[in-house]
Parts: sequence; C-alpha cells; structure tokens
Amino acid sequence: MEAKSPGRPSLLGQFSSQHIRLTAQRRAILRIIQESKGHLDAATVLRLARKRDAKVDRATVYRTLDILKRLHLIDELDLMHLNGGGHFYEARSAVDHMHLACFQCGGIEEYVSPLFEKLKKEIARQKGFEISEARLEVGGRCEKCLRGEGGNTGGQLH
Amino acid sequence: MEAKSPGRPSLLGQFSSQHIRLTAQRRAILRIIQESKGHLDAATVLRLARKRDAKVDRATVYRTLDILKRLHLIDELDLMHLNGGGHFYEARSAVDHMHLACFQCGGIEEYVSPLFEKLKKEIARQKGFEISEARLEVGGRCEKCLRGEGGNTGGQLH
DNA sequence: ATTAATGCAAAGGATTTGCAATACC
DNA sequence: GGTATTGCAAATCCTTTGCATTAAT
Repeated sequence: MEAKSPGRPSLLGQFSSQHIRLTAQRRAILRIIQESKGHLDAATVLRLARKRDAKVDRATVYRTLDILKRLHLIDELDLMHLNGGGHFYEARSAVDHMHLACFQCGGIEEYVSPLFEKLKKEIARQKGFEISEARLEVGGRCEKCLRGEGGNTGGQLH
Repeated sequence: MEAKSPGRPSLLGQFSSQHIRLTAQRRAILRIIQESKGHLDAATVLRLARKRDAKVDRATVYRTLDILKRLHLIDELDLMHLNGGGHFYEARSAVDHMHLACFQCGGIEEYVSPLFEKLKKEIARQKGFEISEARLEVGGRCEKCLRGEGGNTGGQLH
C-alpha cells in the first residue's frame, strides 16, 4: 500500500539521501509507519516494530519520530483527544487531509477538499503567515452512528 | 473584557442553570477562564485561580476543566505542540476561530473566516457527519518573524 | 577509526484517582 | 442532612534524558 509515490519518496530513501544513519531499528520503524494506514501512536509503533526487529526500544521510537517530525516527513495528530492526551503519527501524503473523529464509535475518517487548500492560502495571504503545517480535526458523530448502526470501539465522551 | 455576550452566557450562569454546584473554587476557575484572552494551560489556570481563592487544588482544576469540556463550554487546544504535549483551554466564542502558531517566536494569532464555516458545512454534508467541534491549527512563521523582527519567546522547533 | 545511535533505567511532566474531610443546596 | 466536591498524596500515562555499550559509515 503506497510503496513509493513520486514526489513523496520512501521514508528510508529520505533518510539515506539526507545522510542520516540507517540502523536496523530505524528501518523497522520507518517501514511500520510507511506501510500503515496512519494514526499510530508511539506504543503501537513500538509494538509493531518489535515484530520486525526484536531489539527496538521505546526511546529509539521516540527519537526516530522526532527526526521524522523535524524533517516534516510525518504529521503528529491528536485526533480530538479521543484517547486522552496521546499523539498519533502518520506519513505525510501529497495532499493534506482532514481527520474526522467520531466520539461515539471512536472511528477516524479522512477527508480531502480543495476548500482546505483555499483556506490555507487565504490565511497565508491575509496574515502574511508562512504555513509549514496545517491540521484540521473535527469531532462529532459519524454517519453510521447517526443511523444507529454505530459499533462502540472507543470513546463516548460527548 | 467580554463579560457576558448574548447567546454565549457566562460560564457561571451555565453552571447554576445546569444544577452544577457552585463552589468558591469553581467560581475562581470559571472567572479566570472567562476573563482571559485564551490559551491557558492547566498550570496557569491553577496559578491564577489561587490568586483569587487561595485554596484551589490541581485536581479541582482538572476536574472543572473536564466538566467544561463535556458541556462544550471550552475548547481544548494543542497549538501545534509548541510547548510539548500540554493542552490549552479557552472559552468557546460565538464564531469558531483558527489558531496560527509561530514556530520561531512562539506567538499565537487567531483568525476567522467564512471559508472555515463553509468547509465545515461541506464536510458535514459530504460525509454525513454531525460536527460538534472543529479545530484548525496552523504552524509556521508569522509576519514579524518573516520580516526579521521576530522576538524569540518560544519554540524554534522547525 | 570516528562518530552517531542504541538500550537501559531513571527522571520528568501532565493528568487521574481513592478516600477521608468539608461545603453546598 | 444528604450528597456532591474538595484536598491530599499516590498512582498512572506518556515522553525524555544520561550514560556506557554497540554499530554505522
């Protein structure tokens, strides 16, 4: 799933081309993030990376996530604090997408719209602000839950 | 500053009308949040509330913030993690505003646009999603910092 | 060989919790 | 008076850090 899209090279490629040492642990972590559909928290990255390479430490996961953040290769999300204060990570894609968090079933949906791009441009122009990241998160109830078909996998905080 | 706007009654009013017990501690906390310009973290709420009522505990602050969140009277922000994983709180206002966080000087600007409302409506319609909260946070560099006049009060993470 | 990255274990910060004492309605 | 709320202190969760060891280029 999305192995190597042009313009958005693989995370591993980015590391080597930027002269960042590629260790077995980093390789494992990068692949987990790259192959996942997104929304992984640090603990999950750790757990999955350990399946690949038994010797990965929590600290290494955080340190690697830090590098990825600095290089703008991943985004750090909060998903409307659906699961408390923890953070979630996902590889950056070519187009920014928004996240819709359902407070009833805990599901996360993604949404893309040209309006979002337009809004970002408006902000940049109106405020003279140079945008390097933009995050739009929405909370509420998803279509399924509104129809009464909502499973309950998560929150129910609202 | 913004004592009691119509349609957005005072936090204290909301509490009593909803039969939530009004203690001296809660009164202090609510007033701090109401009177502030926003973006307070829990520690700051605690510190300021103690100036009003010497006997406020950290736990009470968190418990009160929790009630306010549940009643949708405040929003919980992350401000692009400018100061780590902590959260910030502000009273809900009549119109949703976005937050622009400057990674260089640490400043926070607010922005309002009809496009934001339009985008929310589009999401709701397209996805059949019932939106109860929406948060748009932007990170980058503010106009002052771009012009080289940027003080440095904060981050510099990017 | 040189320099950076790792694991470990301990520290740190933010938030939550159990429970007896206290204050509200 | 009955019940909800508080303070306190300990617990929990997430993340970071120091340092000796190990691995990458």
